[in-house]
Amino acid sequence: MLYAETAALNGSSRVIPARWYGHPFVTRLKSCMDVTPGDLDCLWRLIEAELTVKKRRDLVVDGYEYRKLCFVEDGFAARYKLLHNGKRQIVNFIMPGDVVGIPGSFQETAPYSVITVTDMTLHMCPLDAYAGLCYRRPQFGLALSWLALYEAIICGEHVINTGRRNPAERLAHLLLEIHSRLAMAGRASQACFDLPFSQEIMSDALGLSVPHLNRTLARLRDDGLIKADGRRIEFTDLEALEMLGQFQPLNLTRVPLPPGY
Amino acid sequence: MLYAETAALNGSSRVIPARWYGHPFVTRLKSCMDVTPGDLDCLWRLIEAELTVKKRRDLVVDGYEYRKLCFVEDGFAARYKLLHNGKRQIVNFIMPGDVVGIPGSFQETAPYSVITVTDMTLHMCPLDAYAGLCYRRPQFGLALSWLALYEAIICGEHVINTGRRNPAERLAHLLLEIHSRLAMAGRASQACFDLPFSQEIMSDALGLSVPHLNRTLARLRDDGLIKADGRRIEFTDLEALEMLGQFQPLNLTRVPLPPGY
DNA sequence: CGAAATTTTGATCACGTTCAACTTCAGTGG
DNA sequence: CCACTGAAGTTGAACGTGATCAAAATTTCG
Repeated sequence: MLYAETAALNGSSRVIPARWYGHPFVTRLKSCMDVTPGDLDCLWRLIEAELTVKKRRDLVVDGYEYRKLCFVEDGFAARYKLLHNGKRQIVNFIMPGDVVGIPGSFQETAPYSVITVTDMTLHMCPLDAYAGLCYRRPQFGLALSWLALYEAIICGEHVINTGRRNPAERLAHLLLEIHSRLAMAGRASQACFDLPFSQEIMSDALGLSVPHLNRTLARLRDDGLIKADGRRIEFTDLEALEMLGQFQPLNLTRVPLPPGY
Repeated sequence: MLYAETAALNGSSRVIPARWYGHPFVTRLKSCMDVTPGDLDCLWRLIEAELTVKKRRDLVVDGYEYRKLCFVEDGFAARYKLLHNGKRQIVNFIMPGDVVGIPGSFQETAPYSVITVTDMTLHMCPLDAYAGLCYRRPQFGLALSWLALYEAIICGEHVINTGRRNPAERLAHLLLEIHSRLAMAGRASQACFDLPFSQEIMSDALGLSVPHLNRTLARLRDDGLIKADGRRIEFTDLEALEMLGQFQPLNLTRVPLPPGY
Protein backbone atom coordinates (compact mmCIF):
# COMPACT_ATOMS: atom_id res chain seq x y z
CA MET A 1 0.00 0.00 0.00
CA LEU A 2 2.11 2.84 -1.29
CA TYR A 3 1.59 6.57 -1.16
CA ALA A 4 -1.55 6.22 0.93
CA GLU A 5 -2.75 8.52 3.63
CA THR A 6 -3.65 6.20 6.43
CA ALA A 7 -5.81 7.07 9.37
CA ALA A 8 -5.12 4.32 11.87
CA LEU A 9 -8.09 3.45 14.00
CA ASN A 10 -6.81 2.79 17.47
CA GLY A 11 -8.70 0.98 20.19
CA SER A 12 -10.03 4.06 21.91
CA SER A 13 -11.75 5.49 18.85
CA ARG A 14 -13.70 2.35 18.10
CA VAL A 15 -17.11 3.94 17.98
CA ILE A 16 -18.99 2.77 14.95
CA PRO A 17 -19.53 5.79 12.71
CA ALA A 18 -22.98 6.25 11.24
CA ARG A 19 -21.30 6.36 7.84
CA TRP A 20 -20.48 2.69 8.13
CA TYR A 21 -24.12 1.68 7.93
CA GLY A 22 -24.43 3.39 4.58
CA HIS A 23 -21.10 2.15 3.26
CA PRO A 24 -21.52 0.77 -0.24
CA PHE A 25 -19.88 -2.45 0.84
CA VAL A 26 -22.47 -2.83 3.57
CA THR A 27 -25.16 -2.19 0.98
CA ARG A 28 -23.58 -4.88 -1.13
CA LEU A 29 -23.60 -7.34 1.76
CA LYS A 30 -27.23 -6.58 2.45
CA SER A 31 -28.10 -7.27 -1.15
CA CYS A 32 -26.85 -10.84 -0.86
CA MET A 33 -27.60 -11.79 2.73
CA ASP A 34 -29.42 -10.86 5.90
CA VAL A 35 -27.14 -8.64 7.93
CA THR A 36 -27.79 -8.03 11.62
CA PRO A 37 -26.49 -4.99 13.49
CA GLY A 38 -24.28 -7.48 15.36
CA ASP A 39 -22.78 -8.61 12.07
CA LEU A 40 -21.97 -5.02 11.16
CA ASP A 41 -20.39 -4.43 14.56
CA CYS A 42 -18.16 -7.45 14.16
CA LEU A 43 -17.12 -6.42 10.70
CA TRP A 44 -16.39 -2.87 11.77
CA ARG A 45 -14.14 -4.12 14.54
CA LEU A 46 -11.93 -5.74 11.92
CA ILE A 47 -11.33 -2.46 10.13
CA GLU A 48 -7.75 -1.52 10.74
CA ALA A 49 -7.56 1.73 8.88
CA GLU A 50 -9.32 4.11 6.58
CA LEU A 51 -7.36 5.04 3.51
CA THR A 52 -7.52 7.86 1.07
CA VAL A 53 -5.57 7.15 -2.06
CA LYS A 54 -4.91 9.63 -4.82
CA LYS A 55 -5.70 9.14 -8.44
CA ARG A 56 -3.30 7.02 -10.47
CA ARG A 57 -1.56 5.33 -7.55
CA ASP A 58 -0.69 1.65 -7.36
CA LEU A 59 -2.73 -0.25 -4.82
CA VAL A 60 -1.32 -3.65 -5.67
CA VAL A 61 1.92 -4.12 -7.52
CA ASP A 62 2.55 -7.12 -9.74
CA GLY A 63 4.49 -9.68 -7.78
CA TYR A 64 3.95 -8.26 -4.33
CA GLU A 65 2.28 -9.93 -1.43
CA TYR A 66 -0.61 -8.04 0.04
CA ARG A 67 -2.83 -9.76 2.53
CA LYS A 68 -5.66 -7.30 3.12
CA LEU A 69 -9.23 -6.79 2.08
CA CYS A 70 -10.09 -3.19 1.29
CA PHE A 71 -13.74 -2.25 1.08
CA VAL A 72 -14.15 0.58 -1.40
CA GLU A 73 -16.26 3.46 -0.20
CA ASP A 74 -15.67 5.77 -3.10
CA GLY A 75 -13.73 6.01 -6.31
CA PHE A 76 -12.62 3.80 -9.17
CA ALA A 77 -9.66 1.52 -9.74
CA ALA A 78 -8.61 -0.99 -12.38
CA ARG A 79 -7.06 -4.40 -12.01
CA TYR A 80 -4.73 -5.01 -14.92
CA LYS A 81 -1.77 -6.87 -16.26
CA LEU A 82 1.13 -5.45 -18.21
CA LEU A 83 2.45 -7.79 -20.88
CA HIS A 84 6.00 -7.81 -22.11
CA ASN A 85 4.90 -6.60 -25.52
CA GLY A 86 4.06 -3.37 -23.74
CA LYS A 87 0.31 -3.86 -23.94
CA ARG A 88 -1.99 -3.61 -20.99
CA GLN A 89 -5.18 -5.52 -20.35
CA ILE A 90 -7.60 -4.35 -17.73
CA VAL A 91 -9.26 -7.42 -16.26
CA ASN A 92 -11.87 -5.67 -14.18
CA PHE A 93 -12.85 -2.35 -12.71
CA ILE A 94 -13.15 -1.80 -8.99
CA MET A 95 -15.97 0.46 -7.87
CA PRO A 96 -17.70 1.53 -4.67
CA GLY A 97 -18.83 -1.57 -2.80
CA ASP A 98 -16.14 -3.74 -4.35
CA VAL A 99 -13.19 -5.23 -2.53
CA VAL A 100 -9.59 -4.57 -3.42
CA GLY A 101 -7.82 -7.83 -2.67
CA ILE A 102 -10.22 -10.14 -4.46
CA PRO A 103 -8.54 -12.16 -5.75
CA GLY A 104 -5.03 -10.77 -5.21
CA SER A 105 -4.83 -11.21 -1.45
CA PHE A 106 -5.47 -14.92 -1.79
CA GLN A 107 -2.46 -15.53 -3.99
CA GLU A 108 1.09 -15.98 -2.78
CA THR A 109 2.17 -13.31 -5.21
CA ALA A 110 -0.33 -11.16 -7.06
CA PRO A 111 0.16 -11.76 -10.79
CA TYR A 112 -1.31 -8.40 -11.72
CA SER A 113 -1.55 -4.82 -10.50
CA VAL A 114 -4.29 -2.51 -9.28
CA ILE A 115 -4.21 1.20 -9.95
CA THR A 116 -6.62 3.89 -8.86
CA VAL A 117 -8.33 5.71 -11.68
CA THR A 118 -9.78 8.40 -9.42
CA ASP A 119 -9.18 9.35 -5.82
CA MET A 120 -10.40 6.51 -3.67
CA THR A 121 -11.37 5.96 -0.08
CA LEU A 122 -11.38 2.49 1.39
CA HIS A 123 -11.53 0.62 4.66
CA MET A 124 -8.86 -1.95 5.25
CA CYS A 125 -9.17 -5.24 7.05
CA PRO A 126 -6.53 -7.97 7.46
CA LEU A 127 -7.45 -11.10 5.57
CA ASP A 128 -6.72 -13.32 8.57
CA ALA A 129 -9.07 -11.30 10.72
CA TYR A 130 -11.81 -11.71 8.16
CA ALA A 131 -11.17 -15.45 7.99
CA GLY A 132 -11.42 -15.57 11.78
CA LEU A 133 -14.81 -13.89 11.53
CA CYS A 134 -15.88 -16.57 9.07
CA TYR A 135 -15.30 -19.21 11.73
CA ARG A 136 -17.36 -17.29 14.29
CA ARG A 137 -20.08 -16.23 11.85
CA PRO A 138 -20.15 -18.62 8.91
CA GLN A 139 -22.39 -16.38 6.84
CA PHE A 140 -19.34 -14.20 6.23
CA GLY A 141 -17.60 -17.14 4.63
CA LEU A 142 -20.56 -17.57 2.33
CA ALA A 143 -20.61 -13.83 1.68
CA LEU A 144 -16.98 -14.05 0.63
CA SER A 145 -17.91 -16.87 -1.73
CA TRP A 146 -20.61 -14.68 -3.19
CA LEU A 147 -18.19 -11.83 -3.73
CA ALA A 148 -15.72 -14.14 -5.40
CA LEU A 149 -18.42 -15.66 -7.58
CA TYR A 150 -19.49 -12.19 -8.59
CA GLU A 151 -15.93 -11.48 -9.63
CA ALA A 152 -15.78 -14.72 -11.58
CA ILE A 153 -19.03 -13.97 -13.40
CA ILE A 154 -17.95 -10.48 -14.37
CA CYS A 155 -14.61 -11.77 -15.60
CA GLY A 156 -16.42 -14.43 -17.59
CA GLU A 157 -18.40 -11.72 -19.32
CA HIS A 158 -15.18 -9.93 -20.15
CA VAL A 159 -13.84 -13.11 -21.73
CA ILE A 160 -16.90 -13.24 -23.95
CA ASN A 161 -16.49 -9.56 -24.71
CA THR A 162 -12.88 -9.67 -25.80
CA GLY A 163 -13.15 -13.12 -27.35
CA ARG A 164 -16.13 -12.96 -29.64
CA ARG A 165 -17.84 -9.58 -29.69
CA ASN A 166 -17.07 -6.85 -32.18
CA PRO A 167 -16.02 -3.43 -30.91
CA ALA A 168 -19.50 -1.89 -30.83
CA GLU A 169 -20.95 -4.89 -29.03
CA ARG A 170 -18.11 -4.86 -26.53
CA LEU A 171 -18.49 -1.22 -25.75
CA ALA A 172 -22.26 -1.50 -25.40
CA HIS A 173 -21.90 -4.44 -23.06
CA LEU A 174 -19.24 -2.81 -20.92
CA LEU A 175 -21.20 0.42 -20.57
CA LEU A 176 -24.28 -1.50 -19.51
CA GLU A 177 -22.27 -3.56 -17.06
CA ILE A 178 -20.70 -0.52 -15.47
CA HIS A 179 -24.05 1.19 -15.30
CA SER A 180 -25.71 -1.74 -13.60
CA ARG A 181 -22.88 -2.04 -11.07
CA LEU A 182 -22.99 1.65 -10.31
CA ALA A 183 -26.76 1.56 -9.99
CA MET A 184 -26.39 -1.21 -7.42
CA ALA A 185 -24.16 1.05 -5.37
CA GLY A 186 -26.58 3.94 -5.79
CA ARG A 187 -24.20 5.83 -8.04
CA ALA A 188 -26.27 5.92 -11.22
CA SER A 189 -29.75 6.94 -12.27
CA GLN A 190 -32.01 5.13 -14.70
CA ALA A 191 -30.03 5.92 -17.82
CA CYS A 192 -27.23 8.18 -16.77
CA PHE A 193 -23.95 8.00 -14.89
CA ASP A 194 -20.54 9.54 -14.46
CA LEU A 195 -17.71 7.60 -16.03
CA PRO A 196 -14.37 9.13 -15.07
CA PHE A 197 -12.36 6.89 -17.41
CA SER A 198 -10.13 8.08 -20.19
CA GLN A 199 -10.53 6.38 -23.53
CA GLU A 200 -7.20 4.72 -22.96
CA ILE A 201 -8.63 2.99 -19.91
CA MET A 202 -11.70 1.90 -21.79
CA SER A 203 -9.68 0.61 -24.72
CA ASP A 204 -7.42 -1.40 -22.42
CA ALA A 205 -10.47 -2.97 -20.83
CA LEU A 206 -11.97 -3.86 -24.19
CA GLY A 207 -8.81 -5.05 -25.92
CA LEU A 208 -9.04 -2.32 -28.55
CA SER A 209 -6.75 0.47 -29.69
CA VAL A 210 -7.53 3.99 -28.55
CA PRO A 211 -8.33 5.33 -32.03
CA HIS A 212 -10.67 2.47 -32.72
CA LEU A 213 -12.42 2.82 -29.41
CA ASN A 214 -12.84 6.50 -30.20
CA ARG A 215 -14.45 5.70 -33.54
CA THR A 216 -16.66 3.06 -31.98
CA LEU A 217 -17.78 5.51 -29.34
CA ALA A 218 -18.54 8.02 -32.07
CA ARG A 219 -20.59 5.41 -33.91
CA LEU A 220 -22.74 4.67 -30.88
CA ARG A 221 -23.21 8.41 -30.48
CA ASP A 222 -24.10 8.92 -34.14
CA ASP A 223 -26.50 5.99 -34.07
CA GLY A 224 -28.28 7.66 -31.19
CA LEU A 225 -27.63 4.91 -28.67
CA ILE A 226 -25.72 7.01 -26.18
CA LYS A 227 -24.76 10.55 -25.38
CA ALA A 228 -21.22 10.91 -24.14
CA ASP A 229 -19.87 14.37 -23.55
CA GLY A 230 -16.98 14.51 -21.18
CA ARG A 231 -17.34 12.08 -18.32
CA ARG A 232 -21.10 11.79 -18.41
CA ILE A 233 -22.71 8.84 -20.17
CA GLU A 234 -26.38 8.80 -21.02
CA PHE A 235 -28.26 5.93 -22.60
CA THR A 236 -30.56 7.41 -25.20
CA ASP A 237 -31.75 4.09 -26.57
CA LEU A 238 -31.43 1.55 -23.80
CA GLU A 239 -33.24 -1.21 -25.63
CA ALA A 240 -31.09 -0.97 -28.73
CA LEU A 241 -27.99 -0.87 -26.57
CA GLU A 242 -28.99 -4.00 -24.65
CA MET A 243 -29.79 -5.73 -27.90
CA LEU A 244 -26.45 -4.75 -29.39
CA GLY A 245 -24.42 -5.82 -26.37
CA GLN A 246 -26.63 -8.84 -25.65
CA PHE A 247 -26.63 -7.72 -22.08
CA GLN A 248 -28.30 -9.65 -19.28
CA PRO A 249 -28.21 -8.12 -15.83
CA LEU A 250 -26.37 -10.06 -13.16
CA ASN A 251 -28.72 -12.08 -11.01
CA LEU A 252 -26.93 -13.72 -8.10
CA THR A 253 -29.12 -15.55 -5.61
CA ARG A 254 -29.01 -14.63 -1.97
CA VAL A 255 -26.85 -16.43 0.56
CA PRO A 256 -28.94 -19.24 2.11
CA LEU A 257 -29.88 -18.78 5.74
CA PRO A 258 -28.62 -21.22 8.35
CA PRO A 259 -30.86 -24.32 8.52
CA GLY A 260 -33.80 -23.71 10.85
CA TYR A 261 -34.16 -20.00 10.13
CA MET B 1 -29.47 -32.47 -16.03
CA LEU B 2 -30.49 -34.06 -19.29
CA TYR B 3 -29.66 -37.43 -20.76
CA ALA B 4 -27.76 -38.48 -17.66
CA GLU B 5 -27.59 -41.92 -16.20
CA THR B 6 -28.17 -41.39 -12.54
CA ALA B 7 -27.34 -43.81 -9.80
CA ALA B 8 -29.34 -42.58 -6.83
CA LEU B 9 -27.67 -43.16 -3.52
CA ASN B 10 -30.37 -44.12 -1.07
CA GLY B 11 -29.97 -44.07 2.66
CA SER B 12 -29.16 -47.74 3.10
CA SER B 13 -26.18 -47.71 0.75
CA ARG B 14 -24.46 -44.85 2.51
CA VAL B 15 -21.17 -46.56 3.07
CA ILE B 16 -18.35 -44.29 2.08
CA PRO B 17 -16.58 -45.88 -0.88
CA ALA B 18 -12.79 -45.97 -0.79
CA ARG B 19 -12.88 -44.21 -4.17
CA TRP B 20 -14.15 -41.07 -2.48
CA TYR B 21 -10.91 -40.52 -0.61
CA GLY B 22 -9.02 -40.41 -3.88
CA HIS B 23 -11.63 -38.30 -5.68
CA PRO B 24 -9.95 -35.44 -7.52
CA PHE B 25 -12.25 -32.97 -5.81
CA VAL B 26 -11.11 -34.29 -2.44
CA THR B 27 -7.53 -33.89 -3.60
CA ARG B 28 -8.38 -30.35 -4.57
CA LEU B 29 -9.86 -29.64 -1.16
CA LYS B 30 -6.78 -31.05 0.54
CA SER B 31 -4.59 -28.78 -1.53
CA CYS B 32 -6.25 -25.70 -0.11
CA MET B 33 -7.17 -26.70 3.43
CA ASP B 34 -6.76 -29.27 6.18
CA VAL B 35 -9.40 -31.93 5.71
CA THR B 36 -10.27 -34.32 8.51
CA PRO B 37 -11.88 -37.73 7.91
CA GLY B 38 -14.93 -36.25 9.62
CA ASP B 39 -15.07 -33.49 7.03
CA LEU B 40 -14.98 -36.04 4.24
CA ASP B 41 -17.76 -38.03 5.87
CA CYS B 42 -19.96 -34.98 6.11
CA LEU B 43 -19.31 -34.04 2.55
CA TRP B 44 -20.01 -37.55 1.30
CA ARG B 45 -23.32 -37.58 3.10
CA LEU B 46 -24.41 -34.63 0.96
CA ILE B 47 -23.82 -36.53 -2.25
CA GLU B 48 -27.19 -37.23 -3.76
CA ALA B 49 -26.22 -39.12 -6.84
CA GLU B 50 -23.39 -40.24 -9.03
CA LEU B 51 -23.78 -39.34 -12.67
CA THR B 52 -22.28 -40.61 -15.85
CA VAL B 53 -22.81 -38.25 -18.72
CA LYS B 54 -21.95 -38.98 -22.31
CA LYS B 55 -19.78 -36.87 -24.52
CA ARG B 56 -21.36 -33.77 -26.06
CA ARG B 57 -24.33 -33.52 -23.72
CA ASP B 58 -25.63 -30.34 -22.14
CA LEU B 59 -25.08 -30.16 -18.41
CA VAL B 60 -26.39 -26.65 -17.98
CA VAL B 61 -28.59 -24.97 -20.53
CA ASP B 62 -28.57 -21.22 -21.02
CA GLY B 63 -31.41 -19.73 -19.06
CA TYR B 64 -32.22 -22.71 -16.88
CA GLU B 65 -32.12 -22.85 -13.15
CA TYR B 66 -29.93 -25.54 -11.76
CA ARG B 67 -29.16 -25.52 -8.08
CA LYS B 68 -26.58 -28.28 -7.64
CA LEU B 69 -22.86 -28.61 -7.19
CA CYS B 70 -21.34 -31.45 -9.20
CA PHE B 71 -17.86 -32.58 -8.29
CA VAL B 72 -16.13 -33.86 -11.39
CA GLU B 73 -14.39 -37.19 -11.00
CA ASP B 74 -13.43 -37.71 -14.59
CA GLY B 75 -13.83 -36.12 -18.00
CA PHE B 76 -13.88 -32.67 -19.56
CA ALA B 77 -16.58 -30.08 -20.13
CA ALA B 78 -16.72 -26.51 -21.35
CA ARG B 79 -18.64 -23.53 -20.08
CA TYR B 80 -19.60 -21.31 -22.97
CA LYS B 81 -21.91 -18.71 -24.34
CA LEU B 82 -23.54 -18.66 -27.72
CA LEU B 83 -23.89 -15.19 -29.19
CA HIS B 84 -26.57 -14.13 -31.61
CA ASN B 85 -24.03 -13.64 -34.35
CA GLY B 86 -23.62 -17.42 -34.20
CA LYS B 87 -20.23 -17.31 -32.53
CA ARG B 88 -19.36 -19.27 -29.44
CA GLN B 89 -16.98 -18.27 -26.68
CA ILE B 90 -15.76 -20.85 -24.23
CA VAL B 91 -15.25 -19.11 -20.92
CA ASN B 92 -13.56 -21.95 -19.07
CA PHE B 93 -12.91 -25.65 -19.17
CA ILE B 94 -14.14 -27.97 -16.46
CA MET B 95 -11.80 -30.81 -15.53
CA PRO B 96 -11.45 -33.49 -12.87
CA GLY B 97 -11.56 -31.87 -9.45
CA ASP B 98 -13.60 -28.92 -10.71
CA VAL B 99 -17.20 -28.17 -9.81
CA VAL B 100 -20.00 -27.88 -12.34
CA GLY B 101 -22.28 -25.23 -10.90
CA ILE B 102 -19.65 -22.63 -10.15
CA PRO B 103 -20.84 -20.06 -10.85
CA GLY B 104 -24.06 -21.13 -12.60
CA SER B 105 -25.86 -22.55 -9.58
CA PHE B 106 -25.58 -19.25 -7.77
CA GLN B 107 -27.45 -17.29 -10.41
CA GLU B 108 -31.19 -17.09 -10.76
CA THR B 109 -30.84 -18.09 -14.37
CA ALA B 110 -27.57 -19.33 -15.79
CA PRO B 111 -26.53 -16.94 -18.54
CA TYR B 112 -24.41 -19.56 -20.29
CA SER B 113 -24.29 -23.26 -21.00
CA VAL B 114 -22.07 -26.19 -20.06
CA ILE B 115 -21.43 -29.07 -22.42
CA THR B 116 -19.41 -32.22 -21.87
CA VAL B 117 -16.47 -32.61 -24.22
CA THR B 118 -15.80 -36.20 -23.19
CA ASP B 119 -17.73 -38.73 -21.15
CA MET B 120 -17.85 -37.46 -17.62
CA THR B 121 -18.55 -38.85 -14.17
CA LEU B 122 -19.56 -36.56 -11.36
CA HIS B 123 -21.00 -36.53 -7.88
CA MET B 124 -23.95 -34.29 -7.29
CA CYS B 125 -24.83 -32.36 -4.17
CA PRO B 126 -27.68 -29.90 -3.64
CA LEU B 127 -26.44 -26.37 -3.16
CA ASP B 128 -28.61 -25.83 -0.08
CA ALA B 129 -27.17 -28.92 1.56
CA TYR B 130 -23.67 -27.61 0.95
CA ALA B 131 -24.61 -24.23 2.37
CA GLY B 132 -25.97 -26.01 5.43
CA LEU B 133 -22.63 -27.74 5.84
CA CYS B 134 -20.94 -24.33 5.72
CA TYR B 135 -22.87 -23.28 8.80
CA ARG B 136 -21.87 -26.44 10.70
CA ARG B 137 -18.28 -26.47 9.46
CA PRO B 138 -17.26 -22.97 8.38
CA GLN B 139 -14.12 -24.17 6.66
CA PHE B 140 -16.36 -25.40 3.84
CA GLY B 141 -17.61 -21.88 3.31
CA LEU B 142 -14.03 -20.71 3.01
CA ALA B 143 -13.28 -23.63 0.72
CA LEU B 144 -16.12 -22.52 -1.53
CA SER B 145 -14.64 -19.04 -1.56
CA TRP B 146 -11.33 -20.53 -2.60
CA LEU B 147 -12.96 -22.46 -5.43
CA ALA B 148 -14.76 -19.34 -6.62
CA LEU B 149 -11.58 -17.29 -6.40
CA TYR B 150 -9.80 -19.92 -8.41
CA GLU B 151 -12.47 -19.61 -11.06
CA ALA B 152 -12.18 -15.83 -11.04
CA ILE B 153 -8.41 -15.97 -11.42
CA ILE B 154 -8.56 -18.40 -14.33
CA CYS B 155 -11.21 -16.29 -16.05
CA GLY B 156 -9.05 -13.23 -15.51
CA GLU B 157 -6.22 -14.97 -17.32
CA HIS B 158 -8.58 -15.71 -20.18
CA VAL B 159 -9.49 -12.05 -20.40
CA ILE B 160 -5.82 -11.20 -20.75
CA ASN B 161 -5.44 -13.97 -23.30
CA THR B 162 -8.23 -12.92 -25.59
CA GLY B 163 -7.75 -9.22 -24.99
CA ARG B 164 -4.09 -8.57 -25.56
CA ARG B 165 -2.13 -11.65 -26.51
CA ASN B 166 -1.47 -12.71 -30.08
CA PRO B 167 -2.54 -16.15 -31.22
CA ALA B 168 0.73 -17.94 -30.45
CA GLU B 169 0.93 -16.40 -27.00
CA ARG B 170 -2.67 -17.31 -26.29
CA LEU B 171 -2.22 -20.89 -27.31
CA ALA B 172 0.99 -21.26 -25.33
CA HIS B 173 -0.67 -19.81 -22.26
CA LEU B 174 -3.76 -21.96 -22.53
CA LEU B 175 -1.78 -25.15 -23.02
CA LEU B 176 0.33 -24.37 -19.97
CA GLU B 177 -2.74 -23.55 -17.94
CA ILE B 178 -4.46 -26.79 -18.87
CA HIS B 179 -1.31 -28.73 -18.18
CA SER B 180 -0.89 -27.23 -14.75
CA ARG B 181 -4.52 -27.86 -13.85
CA LEU B 182 -4.32 -31.44 -15.03
CA ALA B 183 -1.07 -31.96 -13.16
CA MET B 184 -2.80 -30.77 -9.99
CA ALA B 185 -5.39 -33.48 -10.47
CA GLY B 186 -2.70 -36.08 -11.18
CA ARG B 187 -3.68 -36.29 -14.83
CA ALA B 188 -0.46 -35.06 -16.43
CA SER B 189 3.22 -35.85 -16.28
CA GLN B 190 6.07 -33.36 -16.30
CA ALA B 191 5.68 -32.27 -19.89
CA CYS B 192 2.99 -34.42 -21.37
CA PHE B 193 -0.77 -34.81 -21.21
CA ASP B 194 -3.85 -35.97 -23.09
CA LEU B 195 -5.96 -33.20 -24.53
CA PRO B 196 -9.20 -34.59 -25.94
CA PHE B 197 -10.29 -31.28 -27.47
CA SER B 198 -10.97 -30.70 -31.12
CA GLN B 199 -9.42 -27.63 -32.69
CA GLU B 200 -12.87 -26.09 -32.84
CA ILE B 201 -13.06 -26.25 -29.05
CA MET B 202 -9.63 -24.75 -28.67
CA SER B 203 -10.38 -21.97 -31.12
CA ASP B 204 -13.62 -21.09 -29.34
CA ALA B 205 -11.72 -20.88 -26.07
CA LEU B 206 -9.07 -18.63 -27.58
CA GLY B 207 -11.32 -16.40 -29.63
CA LEU B 208 -9.69 -17.48 -32.90
CA SER B 209 -10.95 -19.05 -36.09
CA VAL B 210 -10.30 -22.75 -36.61
CA PRO B 211 -7.96 -22.27 -39.58
CA HIS B 212 -5.89 -19.74 -37.74
CA LEU B 213 -5.67 -21.88 -34.64
CA ASN B 214 -4.53 -24.69 -36.88
CA ARG B 215 -1.79 -22.57 -38.36
CA THR B 216 -0.75 -21.32 -34.95
CA LEU B 217 -0.55 -24.87 -33.66
CA ALA B 218 1.57 -25.77 -36.65
CA ARG B 219 3.87 -22.86 -35.91
CA LEU B 220 4.46 -23.94 -32.34
CA ARG B 221 5.15 -27.43 -33.66
CA ASP B 222 7.54 -26.20 -36.34
CA ASP B 223 9.32 -23.98 -33.86
CA GLY B 224 9.93 -27.04 -31.71
CA LEU B 225 7.95 -25.80 -28.71
CA ILE B 226 5.44 -28.63 -28.63
CA LYS B 227 4.64 -31.97 -30.16
CA ALA B 228 0.99 -32.48 -30.88
CA ASP B 229 -0.05 -35.61 -32.69
CA GLY B 230 -3.61 -36.60 -32.15
CA ARG B 231 -4.78 -35.91 -28.63
CA ARG B 232 -1.40 -36.05 -26.98
CA ILE B 233 0.43 -32.82 -26.21
CA GLU B 234 4.09 -32.79 -25.28
CA PHE B 235 6.09 -29.74 -24.31
CA THR B 236 9.43 -30.01 -26.05
CA ASP B 237 10.68 -26.60 -24.96
CA LEU B 238 8.93 -25.72 -21.75
CA GLU B 239 11.01 -22.67 -21.03
CA ALA B 240 10.40 -21.09 -24.41
CA LEU B 241 6.71 -21.88 -24.11
CA GLU B 242 6.44 -20.24 -20.71
CA MET B 243 8.32 -17.24 -22.02
CA LEU B 244 6.06 -16.97 -25.02
CA GLY B 245 2.84 -17.30 -23.05
CA GLN B 246 4.16 -15.29 -20.11
CA PHE B 247 2.79 -18.01 -17.92
CA GLN B 248 2.90 -17.91 -14.14
CA PRO B 249 1.55 -20.92 -12.29
CA LEU B 250 -1.46 -20.34 -10.07
CA ASN B 251 -0.46 -19.89 -6.46
CA LEU B 252 -3.49 -19.68 -4.19
CA THR B 253 -2.75 -19.57 -0.47
CA ARG B 254 -4.28 -22.15 1.83
CA VAL B 255 -7.49 -21.57 3.75
CA PRO B 256 -6.57 -20.13 7.17
CA LEU B 257 -7.19 -22.40 10.14
CA PRO B 258 -9.71 -21.42 12.79
CA PRO B 259 -8.11 -19.10 15.36
CA GLY B 260 -6.36 -21.08 18.06
CA TYR B 261 -5.29 -24.00 15.85
C1' DC C 1 -0.83 30.99 -19.72
C1' DG C 2 1.88 27.14 -20.99
C1' DA C 3 2.59 22.20 -20.87
C1' DA C 4 0.81 17.85 -20.92
C1' DA C 5 -2.70 14.74 -21.43
C1' DT C 6 -6.61 13.41 -23.99
C1' DT C 7 -9.59 13.20 -27.91
C1' DT C 8 -10.22 13.16 -32.75
C1' DT C 9 -9.18 12.39 -37.58
C1' DG C 10 -6.73 10.39 -41.52
C1' DA C 11 -3.86 7.06 -44.26
C1' DT C 12 -1.66 2.80 -44.52
C1' DC C 13 -0.89 -1.85 -43.45
C1' DA C 14 -0.96 -6.42 -41.33
C1' DC C 15 -3.14 -9.82 -39.02
C1' DG C 16 -6.58 -12.89 -38.68
C1' DT C 17 -11.25 -14.01 -40.73
C1' DT C 18 -13.82 -16.00 -44.17
C1' DC C 19 -14.82 -19.21 -47.54
C1' DA C 20 -13.74 -23.10 -50.10
C1' DA C 21 -11.46 -27.19 -51.33
C1' DC C 22 -8.99 -30.98 -50.13
C1' DT C 23 -6.92 -34.48 -46.97
C1' DT C 24 -6.84 -37.38 -43.23
C1' DC C 25 -8.92 -40.03 -39.79
C1' DA C 26 -12.43 -42.72 -37.08
C1' DG C 27 -16.30 -45.24 -36.98
C1' DT C 28 -19.88 -48.27 -39.34
C1' DG C 29 -21.99 -51.54 -42.15
C1' DG C 30 -21.78 -54.41 -46.17
C1' DC D 1 -11.57 -56.51 -45.15
C1' DC D 2 -12.82 -52.74 -47.58
C1' DA D 3 -16.15 -49.18 -48.95
C1' DC D 4 -18.61 -45.62 -47.23
C1' DT D 5 -19.64 -41.69 -44.31
C1' DG D 6 -19.07 -37.79 -41.50
C1' DA D 7 -16.10 -35.36 -38.57
C1' DA D 8 -11.82 -33.20 -37.90
C1' DG D 9 -7.59 -31.40 -39.57
C1' DT D 10 -5.02 -28.85 -43.19
C1' DT D 11 -4.08 -25.64 -46.83
C1' DG D 12 -4.77 -21.69 -49.99
C1' DA D 13 -6.53 -17.12 -51.70
C1' DA D 14 -9.06 -12.95 -50.99
C1' DC D 15 -10.93 -9.78 -48.06
C1' DG D 16 -11.90 -6.74 -44.20
C1' DT D 17 -11.39 -5.21 -39.67
C1' DG D 18 -8.98 -3.07 -36.50
C1' DA D 19 -3.92 -1.83 -35.44
C1' DT D 20 -0.44 1.34 -36.15
C1' DC D 21 1.55 5.62 -36.91
C1' DA D 22 1.22 10.40 -37.27
C1' DA D 23 -0.67 14.80 -36.75
C1' DA D 24 -4.16 18.08 -35.41
C1' DA D 25 -7.60 19.68 -32.27
C1' DT D 26 -9.21 20.03 -27.76
C1' DT D 27 -9.25 19.76 -22.91
C1' DT D 28 -7.16 19.65 -18.42
C1' DC D 29 -4.29 21.16 -15.07
C1' DG D 30 -0.24 23.17 -12.79
